[in-house]
Amino acid sequence: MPETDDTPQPPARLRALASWQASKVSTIGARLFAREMKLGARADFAVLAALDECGPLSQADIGRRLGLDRNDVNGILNRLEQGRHVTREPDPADRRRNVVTLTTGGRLHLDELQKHTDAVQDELLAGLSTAERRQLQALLTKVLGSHQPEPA
Amino acid sequence: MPETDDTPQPPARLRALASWQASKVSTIGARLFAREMKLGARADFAVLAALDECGPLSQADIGRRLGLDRNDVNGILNRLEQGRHVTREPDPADRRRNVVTLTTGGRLHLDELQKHTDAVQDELLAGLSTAERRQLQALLTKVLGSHQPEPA
DNA sequence: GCTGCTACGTTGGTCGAGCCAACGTTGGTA
DNA sequence: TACCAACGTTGGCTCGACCAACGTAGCAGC
Repeated sequence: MPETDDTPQPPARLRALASWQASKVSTIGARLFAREMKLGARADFAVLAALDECGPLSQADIGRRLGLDRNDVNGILNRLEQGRHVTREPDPADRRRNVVTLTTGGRLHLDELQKHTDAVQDELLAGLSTAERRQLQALLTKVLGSHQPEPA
Repeated sequence: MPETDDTPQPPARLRALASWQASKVSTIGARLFAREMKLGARADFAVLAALDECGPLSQADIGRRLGLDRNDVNGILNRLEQGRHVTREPDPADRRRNVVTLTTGGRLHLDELQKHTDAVQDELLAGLSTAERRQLQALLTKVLGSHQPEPA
């Protein structure tokens, strides 16, 4: 990368910290997302992707799949429902639940978001080769696999 | 890992997203931090580490080194100064600046935080071998190296 | 039947992190 | 001198993660 040395390095103690690095990478990703698309689009994308892949789900199931809190899922769904990207109906088989279904409009929205997401992804990993990207993904997957996704 | 299959997987679209993965890893790290130590300790650790490695710095320099906003640095320093971990004096050579200096108490606090931080690190990367951990670190470093650390 | 217990959706709120706007002060420079 | 840039500070905003509590609905057990 073209670098004048006006970029002071973070201390070695932090550079050696995977949690710090992950946090920073996550922040950069969020920044790129924010520049590319609307607010809350990351969460929307996640929920829509889950519905697209698994079919209709209850709100609690969505939360479990994405590692999100029930409350937060609710808020995201309010947005998505208002945008007609999703329908929310009580489950006749279990009236505690809501069946959340992806609409055709939601499907289109998901495709649109996917484009921007891919662009962000590419920009984020610009410094890595294809092989390195896959390595990174595999390692992160392994880390995530060894932890419970859910807080509650 | 001992797993009954009651852990529904996140959709493939997200599993393939490095930004999503990094975000989740970062969240897990934050959770471990929160369980292990006090509130705001992550930020404190970062600032203290910077001062320990680079010697006295101005607030703006701290922000640049850590990729933090000036405002946020200010808040962290208020905490640290109140806890006598840091002193903040006007720079005689440039009276716009504050010279932030690590106290001996701050140094001890840093060592204390380092212990917990190492423990968190170890728990976070429990699923990875030593070689894999170094690989992951190297890849994340490479990603961070290809981006501007600063927003402003 | 009735009594618990659990799960679900919903409301409302906390906290930390990232970010922006504005102000007064100070340095450096045209 | 006048102008602009940098610094520290105050105040505010949004997001994401999290927790507490409520009412409803299902599901056991006695």
